[in-house]
Amino acid sequence: MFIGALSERTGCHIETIRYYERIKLLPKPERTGGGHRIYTNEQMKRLGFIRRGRELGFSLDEIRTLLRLVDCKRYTCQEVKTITETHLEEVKRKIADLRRLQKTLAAISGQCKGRLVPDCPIIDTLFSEM
Amino acid sequence: MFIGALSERTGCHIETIRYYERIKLLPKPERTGGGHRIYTNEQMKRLGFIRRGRELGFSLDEIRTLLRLVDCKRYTCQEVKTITETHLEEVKRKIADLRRLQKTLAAISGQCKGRLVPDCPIIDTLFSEM
DNA sequence: ATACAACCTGTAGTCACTACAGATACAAGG
DNA sequence: CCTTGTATCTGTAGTGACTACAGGTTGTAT
Repeated sequence: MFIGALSERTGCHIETIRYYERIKLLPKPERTGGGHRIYTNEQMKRLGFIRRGRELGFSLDEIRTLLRLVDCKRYTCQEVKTITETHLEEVKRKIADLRRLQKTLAAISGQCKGRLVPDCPIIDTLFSEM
Repeated sequence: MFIGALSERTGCHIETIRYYERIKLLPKPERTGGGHRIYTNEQMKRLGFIRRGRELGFSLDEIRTLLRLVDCKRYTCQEVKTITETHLEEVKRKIADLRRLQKTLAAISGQCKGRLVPDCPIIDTLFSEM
Protein backbone atom coordinates (compact mmCIF):
# COMPACT_ATOMS: atom_id res chain seq x y z
CA MET A 1 0.00 0.00 0.00
CA PHE A 2 1.36 3.43 -0.97
CA ILE A 3 1.10 6.46 1.23
CA GLY A 4 -1.97 7.80 -0.59
CA ALA A 5 -3.94 4.63 0.06
CA LEU A 6 -2.85 4.61 3.70
CA SER A 7 -3.91 8.22 3.98
CA GLU A 8 -7.36 7.47 2.60
CA ARG A 9 -7.88 4.43 4.76
CA THR A 10 -6.87 6.14 7.99
CA GLY A 11 -8.08 9.65 7.27
CA CYS A 12 -4.62 10.94 8.10
CA HIS A 13 -3.02 13.47 5.76
CA ILE A 14 -0.03 12.34 3.77
CA GLU A 15 2.16 15.07 5.22
CA THR A 16 1.16 13.99 8.70
CA ILE A 17 2.14 10.39 8.02
CA ARG A 18 5.57 11.51 6.85
CA TYR A 19 5.77 13.77 9.88
CA TYR A 20 5.06 10.84 12.21
CA GLU A 21 7.83 8.91 10.51
CA ARG A 22 10.23 11.81 10.89
CA ILE A 23 9.60 12.06 14.63
CA LYS A 24 9.87 8.27 14.91
CA LEU A 25 6.29 7.52 15.89
CA LEU A 26 6.05 5.32 12.83
CA PRO A 27 8.90 3.02 11.78
CA LYS A 28 10.59 3.60 8.44
CA PRO A 29 8.64 1.62 5.88
CA GLU A 30 9.99 -0.43 3.01
CA ARG A 31 10.51 1.40 -0.26
CA THR A 32 10.05 0.61 -3.91
CA GLY A 33 13.07 0.80 -6.19
CA GLY A 34 12.08 4.36 -6.97
CA GLY A 35 11.76 5.33 -3.33
CA HIS A 36 8.02 5.24 -2.73
CA ARG A 37 6.97 4.13 0.74
CA ILE A 38 5.20 0.79 1.05
CA TYR A 39 3.00 0.17 4.06
CA THR A 40 1.73 -3.04 5.62
CA ASN A 41 -1.45 -3.67 7.53
CA GLU A 42 0.63 -3.75 10.68
CA GLN A 43 1.71 -0.19 10.08
CA MET A 44 -1.84 0.84 9.25
CA LYS A 45 -2.90 -0.54 12.61
CA ARG A 46 -0.21 1.48 14.31
CA LEU A 47 -1.26 4.66 12.54
CA GLY A 48 -4.85 3.94 13.54
CA PHE A 49 -3.69 3.71 17.14
CA ILE A 50 -2.02 7.09 16.87
CA ARG A 51 -5.02 8.73 15.23
CA ARG A 52 -7.45 7.38 17.78
CA GLY A 53 -5.15 8.50 20.56
CA ARG A 54 -5.11 11.98 19.05
CA GLU A 55 -8.88 11.99 18.79
CA LEU A 56 -8.94 11.31 22.51
CA GLY A 57 -6.70 14.31 23.00
CA PHE A 58 -3.52 12.48 23.98
CA SER A 59 -0.35 14.35 23.07
CA LEU A 60 2.06 12.71 20.68
CA ASP A 61 4.39 12.25 23.62
CA GLU A 62 1.75 10.40 25.57
CA ILE A 63 1.04 8.27 22.53
CA ARG A 64 4.73 7.62 22.14
CA THR A 65 4.83 6.36 25.71
CA LEU A 66 1.80 4.14 25.15
CA LEU A 67 3.34 2.73 21.99
CA ARG A 68 6.62 2.07 23.75
CA LEU A 69 4.74 0.12 26.39
CA VAL A 70 3.03 -1.88 23.67
CA ASP A 71 6.25 -2.42 21.75
CA CYS A 72 8.09 -3.69 24.79
CA LYS A 73 5.25 -6.15 25.33
CA ARG A 74 5.86 -5.76 29.02
CA TYR A 75 3.49 -2.96 29.79
CA THR A 76 1.17 -3.26 32.71
CA CYS A 77 -2.41 -2.23 32.60
CA GLN A 78 -1.64 0.05 35.54
CA GLU A 79 0.84 2.14 33.59
CA VAL A 80 -1.66 2.64 30.81
CA LYS A 81 -4.42 3.50 33.23
CA THR A 82 -2.24 6.09 34.93
CA ILE A 83 -1.51 7.88 31.67
CA THR A 84 -5.18 7.83 30.78
CA GLU A 85 -6.32 9.16 34.12
CA THR A 86 -3.74 11.91 34.16
CA HIS A 87 -5.01 12.93 30.77
CA LEU A 88 -8.60 12.72 31.96
CA GLU A 89 -7.81 15.07 34.84
CA GLU A 90 -6.38 17.57 32.41
CA VAL A 91 -9.45 17.37 30.22
CA LYS A 92 -11.62 18.03 33.26
CA ARG A 93 -9.50 21.02 34.19
CA LYS A 94 -9.81 22.43 30.70
CA ILE A 95 -13.57 22.04 30.76
CA ALA A 96 -13.75 23.88 34.06
CA ASP A 97 -11.58 26.69 32.68
CA LEU A 98 -13.68 27.04 29.58
CA ARG A 99 -16.92 27.08 31.53
CA ARG A 100 -15.68 29.95 33.64
CA LEU A 101 -14.70 31.68 30.41
CA GLN A 102 -18.09 31.03 28.92
CA LYS A 103 -19.80 32.58 31.91
CA THR A 104 -17.69 35.71 31.79
CA LEU A 105 -18.08 36.14 28.05
CA ALA A 106 -21.82 35.61 28.23
CA ALA A 107 -22.04 38.14 31.05
CA ILE A 108 -20.12 40.92 29.33
CA SER A 109 -21.76 40.21 26.01
CA GLY A 110 -25.14 40.36 27.68
CA GLN A 111 -24.41 43.81 29.05
CA CYS A 112 -23.75 45.09 25.57
CA LYS A 113 -26.75 46.43 23.70
CA GLY A 114 -24.97 46.51 20.37
CA ARG A 115 -25.83 50.12 19.76
CA LEU A 116 -23.97 52.20 17.26
CA VAL A 117 -22.17 54.33 19.80
CA PRO A 118 -18.53 54.13 20.82
CA ASP A 119 -19.28 53.27 24.41
CA CYS A 120 -19.03 49.58 24.94
CA PRO A 121 -19.14 47.54 28.14
CA ILE A 122 -16.95 44.86 26.58
CA ILE A 123 -14.17 47.30 25.77
CA ASP A 124 -14.61 48.84 29.20
CA THR A 125 -14.20 45.44 30.81
CA LEU A 126 -11.04 44.77 28.90
CA PHE A 127 -9.60 48.12 29.92
CA SER A 128 -10.40 47.77 33.59
CA GLU A 129 -9.55 45.20 36.21
CA MET A 130 -11.29 41.88 36.29
CA MET B 1 8.97 52.57 33.81
CA PHE B 2 11.40 49.96 32.44
CA ILE B 3 10.30 46.65 31.00
CA GLY B 4 10.92 44.77 34.24
CA ALA B 5 8.58 47.02 36.19
CA LEU B 6 5.93 46.78 33.47
CA SER B 7 6.29 43.01 33.55
CA GLU B 8 5.77 42.90 37.29
CA ARG B 9 2.80 45.23 37.24
CA THR B 10 0.98 43.40 34.45
CA GLY B 11 2.11 39.85 35.18
CA CYS B 12 3.29 39.58 31.60
CA HIS B 13 6.70 38.08 30.91
CA ILE B 14 9.38 40.41 29.57
CA GLU B 15 9.88 38.26 26.49
CA THR B 16 6.16 38.38 25.81
CA ILE B 17 6.10 42.17 26.01
CA ARG B 18 8.93 42.37 23.46
CA TYR B 19 7.08 39.81 21.36
CA TYR B 20 3.93 41.95 21.39
CA GLU B 21 6.01 44.89 20.23
CA ARG B 22 7.57 42.84 17.45
CA ILE B 23 4.19 41.79 16.11
CA LYS B 24 2.96 45.39 16.45
CA LEU B 25 0.35 44.83 19.13
CA LEU B 26 2.21 47.32 21.29
CA PRO B 27 3.66 50.52 19.82
CA LYS B 28 7.41 51.08 19.93
CA PRO B 29 8.17 52.74 23.23
CA GLU B 30 10.60 55.57 23.90
CA ARG B 31 14.14 54.58 24.75
CA THR B 32 16.82 55.79 27.10
CA GLY B 33 20.11 56.95 25.60
CA GLY B 34 21.42 53.44 26.15
CA GLY B 35 18.47 51.80 24.46
CA HIS B 36 16.30 50.63 27.35
CA ARG B 37 12.56 50.76 26.72
CA ILE B 38 10.54 53.28 28.69
CA TYR B 39 6.85 52.67 29.19
CA THR B 40 4.04 55.03 30.09
CA ASN B 41 0.82 54.32 31.97
CA GLU B 42 -0.99 54.51 28.66
CA GLN B 43 1.05 51.60 27.36
CA MET B 44 0.53 49.68 30.56
CA LYS B 45 -3.21 50.09 30.08
CA ARG B 46 -2.91 48.74 26.57
CA LEU B 47 -0.92 45.74 27.73
CA GLY B 48 -3.54 45.15 30.41
CA PHE B 49 -6.17 45.11 27.68
CA ILE B 50 -4.21 42.50 25.76
CA ARG B 51 -3.64 40.32 28.79
CA ARG B 52 -7.27 40.41 29.86
CA GLY B 53 -8.29 39.61 26.31
CA ARG B 54 -5.97 36.62 26.39
CA GLU B 55 -7.38 35.49 29.72
CA LEU B 56 -10.78 35.49 28.03
CA GLY B 57 -9.31 33.29 25.35
CA PHE B 58 -9.33 35.81 22.50
CA SER B 59 -6.65 35.18 19.90
CA LEU B 60 -4.04 37.86 19.35
CA ASP B 61 -5.67 38.51 16.02
CA GLU B 62 -9.05 39.11 17.64
CA ILE B 63 -7.37 41.39 20.15
CA ARG B 64 -5.63 43.20 17.33
CA THR B 65 -9.00 43.82 15.71
CA LEU B 66 -10.49 45.06 18.97
CA LEU B 67 -7.55 47.38 19.51
CA ARG B 68 -7.82 48.73 15.99
CA LEU B 69 -11.46 49.52 16.63
CA VAL B 70 -10.48 51.31 19.81
CA ASP B 71 -7.60 53.15 18.13
CA CYS B 72 -9.77 54.38 15.30
CA LYS B 73 -12.19 55.75 17.89
CA ARG B 74 -14.96 54.95 15.47
CA TYR B 75 -15.79 51.45 16.56
CA THR B 76 -19.36 50.51 17.10
CA CYS B 77 -20.53 48.47 19.99
CA GLN B 78 -22.03 46.06 17.47
CA GLU B 79 -18.65 45.18 15.94
CA VAL B 80 -17.24 44.42 19.36
CA LYS B 81 -20.25 42.38 20.32
CA THR B 82 -19.98 40.32 17.15
CA ILE B 83 -16.36 39.42 17.81
CA THR B 84 -17.22 38.48 21.37
CA GLU B 85 -20.18 36.32 20.43
CA THR B 86 -18.26 34.53 17.71
CA HIS B 87 -15.63 33.77 20.29
CA LEU B 88 -18.26 32.65 22.75
CA GLU B 89 -19.65 30.19 20.25
CA GLU B 90 -16.22 28.72 19.78
CA VAL B 91 -15.75 28.34 23.50
CA LYS B 92 -19.07 26.52 23.71
CA ARG B 93 -18.04 24.22 20.91
CA LYS B 94 -14.78 23.42 22.65
CA ILE B 95 -16.59 22.61 25.87
CA ALA B 96 -18.91 20.24 24.03
CA ASP B 97 -15.92 18.53 22.38
CA LEU B 98 -14.09 18.13 25.65
CA ARG B 99 -17.14 16.74 27.42
CA ARG B 100 -17.50 14.06 24.80
CA LEU B 101 -13.83 13.31 25.28
CA GLN B 102 -14.22 13.17 29.02
CA LYS B 103 -17.04 10.66 28.70
CA THR B 104 -15.06 8.37 26.43
CA LEU B 105 -11.94 8.54 28.55
CA ALA B 106 -13.88 7.88 31.73
CA ALA B 107 -15.59 4.93 30.08
CA ILE B 108 -12.45 3.22 28.84
CA SER B 109 -10.56 4.02 32.02
CA GLY B 110 -13.41 2.55 34.02
CA GLN B 111 -13.18 -0.71 32.14
CA CYS B 112 -9.56 -1.07 33.13
CA LYS B 113 -8.89 -2.86 36.39
CA GLY B 114 -5.28 -1.77 36.56
CA ARG B 115 -4.04 -5.30 37.00
CA LEU B 116 -0.45 -6.20 36.33
CA VAL B 117 -1.13 -8.15 33.17
CA PRO B 118 -0.46 -7.09 29.62
CA ASP B 119 -4.06 -7.19 28.54
CA CYS B 120 -5.55 -3.75 28.71
CA PRO B 121 -8.94 -2.51 27.54
CA ILE B 122 -7.51 0.95 26.90
CA ILE B 123 -4.87 -0.34 24.53
CA ASP B 124 -7.48 -2.56 22.94
CA THR B 125 -9.72 0.43 22.36
CA LEU B 126 -6.94 2.37 20.73
CA PHE B 127 -6.15 -0.54 18.44
CA SER B 128 -9.72 -1.13 17.36
CA GLU B 129 -12.36 1.05 15.78
CA MET B 130 -14.20 3.62 17.79
C1' DA C 1 35.88 52.43 39.65
C1' DT C 2 33.65 48.39 40.08
C1' DA C 3 30.24 45.10 40.61
C1' DC C 4 26.13 43.21 39.20
C1' DA C 5 21.46 43.12 38.10
C1' DA C 6 18.68 44.47 34.44
C1' DC C 7 18.36 45.16 29.90
C1' DC C 8 19.51 44.62 24.78
C1' DT C 9 19.32 41.88 20.05
C1' DG C 10 18.85 37.93 17.50
C1' DT C 11 17.98 33.30 16.93
C1' DA C 12 16.05 28.90 17.74
C1' DG C 13 12.88 25.85 20.12
C1' DT C 14 8.03 24.34 21.45
C1' DC C 15 3.55 21.39 19.52
C1' DA C 16 1.28 19.22 15.87
C1' DC C 17 0.92 19.82 11.98
C1' DT C 18 0.36 22.30 7.06
C1' DA C 19 1.94 24.21 2.74
C1' DC C 20 4.69 24.73 -0.62
C1' DA C 21 8.52 24.21 -4.54
C1' DG C 22 10.88 21.61 -7.51
C1' DA C 23 12.14 17.05 -8.73
C1' DT C 24 11.22 12.10 -9.61
C1' DA C 25 8.32 7.66 -10.03
C1' DC C 26 4.47 4.90 -11.32
C1' DA C 27 0.57 3.30 -14.24
C1' DA C 28 -2.17 3.50 -18.20
C1' DG C 29 -3.08 4.51 -22.99
C1' DG C 30 -1.36 4.92 -27.67
C1' DC D 1 8.64 2.35 -26.30
C1' DC D 2 6.80 6.93 -25.41
C1' DT D 3 3.92 10.17 -23.49
C1' DT D 4 0.89 11.93 -20.17
C1' DG D 5 -0.80 12.81 -15.84
C1' DT D 6 -1.14 11.77 -11.29
C1' DA D 7 1.27 10.30 -7.13
C1' DT D 8 5.05 10.59 -4.55
C1' DC D 9 9.62 12.28 -3.17
C1' DT D 10 12.79 15.68 -0.27
C1' DG D 11 13.56 19.74 2.08
C1' DT D 12 12.25 23.93 3.95
C1' DA D 13 9.35 27.34 5.99
C1' DG D 14 5.07 28.83 8.12
C1' DT D 15 1.32 28.59 11.86
C1' DG D 16 0.15 30.67 17.15
C1' DA D 17 1.69 32.37 21.19
C1' DC D 18 5.00 32.35 23.29
C1' DT D 19 9.72 30.66 25.76
C1' DA D 20 14.67 30.10 26.22
C1' DC D 21 19.01 31.13 25.56
C1' DA D 22 23.70 33.23 24.16
C1' DG D 23 26.50 36.88 24.18
C1' DG D 24 26.82 41.69 24.66
C1' DT D 25 25.54 46.48 26.82
C1' DT D 26 23.50 49.73 30.31
C1' DG D 27 21.86 51.53 34.74
C1' DT D 28 22.65 52.15 39.41
C1' DA D 29 24.55 51.61 43.97
C1' DT D 30 28.53 51.38 46.54
